[in-house]
Amino acid sequence: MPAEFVALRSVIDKLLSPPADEWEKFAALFTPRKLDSTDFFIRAGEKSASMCFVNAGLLRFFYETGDGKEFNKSFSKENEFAGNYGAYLTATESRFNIQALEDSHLLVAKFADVAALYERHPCWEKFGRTMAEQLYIKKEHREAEFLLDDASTRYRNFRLRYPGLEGRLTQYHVASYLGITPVALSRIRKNSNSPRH
Amino acid sequence: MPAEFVALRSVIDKLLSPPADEWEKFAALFTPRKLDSTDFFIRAGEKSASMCFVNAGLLRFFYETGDGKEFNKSFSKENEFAGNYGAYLTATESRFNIQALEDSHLLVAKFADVAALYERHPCWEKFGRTMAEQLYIKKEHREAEFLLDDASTRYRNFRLRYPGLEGRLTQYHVASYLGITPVALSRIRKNSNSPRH
DNA sequence: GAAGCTCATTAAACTATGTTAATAGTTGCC
DNA sequence: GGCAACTATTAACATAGTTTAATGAGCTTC
Repeated sequence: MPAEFVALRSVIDKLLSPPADEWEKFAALFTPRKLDSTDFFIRAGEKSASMCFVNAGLLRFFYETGDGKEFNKSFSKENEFAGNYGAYLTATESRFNIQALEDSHLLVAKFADVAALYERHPCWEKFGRTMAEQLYIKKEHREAEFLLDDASTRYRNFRLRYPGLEGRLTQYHVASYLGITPVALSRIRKNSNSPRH
Repeated sequence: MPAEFVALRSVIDKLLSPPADEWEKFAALFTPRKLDSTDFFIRAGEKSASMCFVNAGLLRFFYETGDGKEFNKSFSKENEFAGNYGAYLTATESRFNIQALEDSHLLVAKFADVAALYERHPCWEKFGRTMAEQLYIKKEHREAEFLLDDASTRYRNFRLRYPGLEGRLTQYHVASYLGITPVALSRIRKNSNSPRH
């Protein structure tokens, strides 16, 4: 097995146990691609036909507003998948961008090709279901945070939930993920250094 | 077919086309239950074993904070499903409550029984996948709103997205869904009546 | 090592929303 | 009819977060 496929194989095996020839069919859908930092994987407004598995590096998903503000929706780092699954499912244009924040190594496949496997073997239907389930759980958690928590609580939870990630991001990207400005995040950091916290 | 199952059958048929005997197996998992307004379907802290299909009425999903505040996560009305799918998937306790806001007629099934059908016929695996996908799309949309939109924009979008729902809810429940206080919602309503909007 | 760059911090003025409280309309009930 | 409970509005004040701008620290580049 080519070195690029080792990590993907390991992730798939943890999720389900595809027969050997099914794994071959699956792996054949993916082709390696490199992105330099700041390169885009998907741009808002495009129909997003592709997903990817991140072998190395870091991607951010972000919305842009009409007046040029950016809001980071999420990140995908090594050993995670990335893509706009929702836009594929609804056959609509992507509302957000996916951009590399570090030089990144990807394995890219077309959503449609993966979905075609659903008919082929139940394990891929299960793969699709599990992907959707995990995405759902993540988004439900994020909904709860926005409903229940103020910005400093969201910041604390972000650090707990994604250990090490903050160190790979600038303050700008962390703030954008939390839905606040860098200025507000700086204030929060200052206050959380005070003896009471 | 008993009258209680007509709506469920119709929803299922739109999603997938189960063979007749598969539908029988599916329908057999559901039993009717009535809830009076303010009755609970699930309470936070319970392991949520059950889902339901709403034949008539209206349910709200809501988080409670330690200091007694409530935040409405979503609503399910007639012809929609309800339950804590995330808690079932992760085998954890429900973090939120599900409560009837109107006298409601449900068809109740155990998640585990439905999931057991996944192995039985691919159409149920597809059902599970489609449920997760639709939930994901909804939550992704809500994430975008919290990131991008202020409260008055969220209010406007809520009215557009769920026409008729506002009329079945008190101001308290709408505000709680938007993540603001009733006072703030009243202010927003006043301003949106001004000539400029 | 000076110029230019990005990034984080801080301050001040502003805005949106929260908190508390008073008031008035509505509904249900006895 | 009148009381109690619930609902929505409004006002006054408090707080969290935004906006703009100034400053400094750390890089890179020449």
